[in-house]
Amino acid sequence: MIEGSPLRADAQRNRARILDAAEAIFAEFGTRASTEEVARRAGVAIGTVFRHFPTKDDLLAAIMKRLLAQLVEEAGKRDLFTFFTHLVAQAAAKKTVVDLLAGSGVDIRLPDAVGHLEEAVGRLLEQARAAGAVADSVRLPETMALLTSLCQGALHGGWDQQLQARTLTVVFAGLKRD
Amino acid sequence: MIEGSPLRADAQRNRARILDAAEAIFAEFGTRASTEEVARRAGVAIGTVFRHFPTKDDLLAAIMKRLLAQLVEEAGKRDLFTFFTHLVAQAAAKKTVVDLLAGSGVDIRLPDAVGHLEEAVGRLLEQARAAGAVADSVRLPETMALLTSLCQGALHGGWDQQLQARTLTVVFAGLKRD
Amino acid sequence: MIEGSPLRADAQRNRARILDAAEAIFAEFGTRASTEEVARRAGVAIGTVFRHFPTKDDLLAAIMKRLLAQLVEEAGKRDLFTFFTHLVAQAAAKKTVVDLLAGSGVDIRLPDAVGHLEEAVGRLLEQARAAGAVADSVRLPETMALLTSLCQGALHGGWDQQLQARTLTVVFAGLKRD
Amino acid sequence: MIEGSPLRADAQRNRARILDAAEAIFAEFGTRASTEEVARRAGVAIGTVFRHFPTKDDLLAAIMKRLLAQLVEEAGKRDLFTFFTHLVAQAAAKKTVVDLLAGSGVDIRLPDAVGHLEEAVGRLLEQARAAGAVADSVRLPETMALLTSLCQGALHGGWDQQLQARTLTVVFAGLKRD
DNA sequence: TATGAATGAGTATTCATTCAT
DNA sequence: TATGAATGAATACTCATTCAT
Repeated sequence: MIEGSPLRADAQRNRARILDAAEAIFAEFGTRASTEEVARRAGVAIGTVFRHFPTKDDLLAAIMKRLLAQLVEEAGKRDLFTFFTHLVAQAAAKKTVVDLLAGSGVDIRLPDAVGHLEEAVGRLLEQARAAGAVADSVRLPETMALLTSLCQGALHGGWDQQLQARTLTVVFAGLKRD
Repeated sequence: MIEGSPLRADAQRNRARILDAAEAIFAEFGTRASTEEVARRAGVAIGTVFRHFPTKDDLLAAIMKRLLAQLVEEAGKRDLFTFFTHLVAQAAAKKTVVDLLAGSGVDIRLPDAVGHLEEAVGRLLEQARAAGAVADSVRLPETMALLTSLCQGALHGGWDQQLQARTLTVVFAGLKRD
Repeated sequence: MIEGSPLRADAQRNRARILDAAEAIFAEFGTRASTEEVARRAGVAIGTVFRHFPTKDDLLAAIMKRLLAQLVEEAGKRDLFTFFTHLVAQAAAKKTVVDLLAGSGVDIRLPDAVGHLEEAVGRLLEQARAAGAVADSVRLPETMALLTSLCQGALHGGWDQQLQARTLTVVFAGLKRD
Repeated sequence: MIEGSPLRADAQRNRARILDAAEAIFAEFGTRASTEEVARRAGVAIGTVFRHFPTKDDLLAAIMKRLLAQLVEEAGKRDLFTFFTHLVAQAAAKKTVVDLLAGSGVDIRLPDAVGHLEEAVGRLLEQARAAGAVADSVRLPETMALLTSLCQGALHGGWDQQLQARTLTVVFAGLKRD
């Protein structure tokens, strides 16, 4: 990872381009889009994609990992409620994460990356509880469950601004007192 | 149902067997499972599947319709909270409905069947509101949104009994007062 | 063939309806059209078609036979040149005959029916020769060859009135003196 | 041809093998023969055929183009009458062109390639007219019409040497004076 | 005899993956 | 290491033909 040889640098650049392309393609056409399409968008040959990610699932897993890391980063900048709101609003844009978290036939397990997100949300939850913004009885598992559920619902349901707000209102009320 | 000819009876039996097989196969392997597999499970030739459902999408739509009708029927027997609980508990068994309601790339439009379910939930909501079990401000759209969200979450998240209960507790609290 | 039982009459009527339907369908969509389509147009079940014509080729052969018989009848009412002109003009309408005479992958042999047409054209040729309208050296084989060639050309080339006339002018001039 | 990479050479070789195989297969069995059969004869996998020709129609169009180009080349070496004679004699060998020019349900448009052939025949016609071998009133459209008609007739009629000669005699006489 | 449901081999096409250059 | 051509299993769908009713 700290290799400085020019070839490695090229390879790293290709890896990044492929990930970018894959994220865009899968977000636009779903994970059924072909790897060839990803290669085309990335401007590399198909063989290069498979050299970096021996399997399509490996490629999908890599995207997930990156997207989850971004979420963790975003979580660090917000409180629980704005993070929730932000995620739900962005669900469509993050189609790939949501879909992959949802399973969609692809077998991907990223305990670490998911674990990191869970930890980040856990911190937000503790802060919120400490501030009295969330009932004491609320635990992390159901918070995560609600988060992923709402993201999937928002993504596939095509919720408009108003529906997002109304739905979050109910959930937030539930988190405050139950 | 008005048909009395024996041949029609055979055809109806096959149609039902194909639907049963398709429901099972798609629930187990996702909607990407092959039509051939469905035929095999149904114990009919592939041509028979396509005679009954000229397109794979037609087959998926037929499953959806049947599953949604079952939901509507179940809704008639329960109050809002037990219906919610029941659905979430059954999410995995109804994988196909949930997936199809969620989109998953398949283009299926069943406004009628979905509309019927929405109406049924609407009735449950009104009863709950009338009984003071749900806040006046809660409307049907967010109720449906929560329902589908939780089903997707439960399905893909593999929630255990306890997680289901805890998550529903939050949502029910939110519905009662927000 | 002289059976008078009502069932036979029904069967004969069905046979005729199937032939009519087949002629129409194959003329419109080519011989690749499905037998099912023919049955639909004829208003009978697919099984009935196969009872009358055990094979699709049998059905095609039967159409051919009937169409050729019509040609023979028309030949009896015309002289060589007007028969030629008439046939070429009708080529598109008689798509099926032309196509089948042309082979199109279907293996059909109708020596008798073709023979009858050949005899009819032979008679026209003799008359024309006797009237000095055609050179003595012109024989039947090349006359038939020209007839079928022009029909195929007209059919597939989509000749307009003018092109038909110009092409026939050349051929007729060749028949008169060579 | 400007490409120097060895892989490109391999691909070109395969492309040519596929075209050769397709020409042979379609000539022998008609355009209904399967693409799989073509791949088998070419000694490549089915995917390779579709990589080069994304659609069966694309493959057929490519064959046509090549065959038509050969005809144009042959036209350059002959006068109108020997070209006619040559084409008719070769009709069976060029089954695919003839069939495709004739339509046969396949939707292929090659205005350029066909146009080139028409131009070549046009030049032969002018030469023949200039030499007084063809009547002044004969125009290109009917010349082409006769050419294609006779090819189709010869192909499907299975004319022997003698019949070819006799038929051409009539047509040539018609071209000389009409 | 008519019906039309069932059969199943066959077809074009796609796509993850391999491998020669 | 990158390329992109080749592979071939898989998939949705068609259609001539059979056969139970």
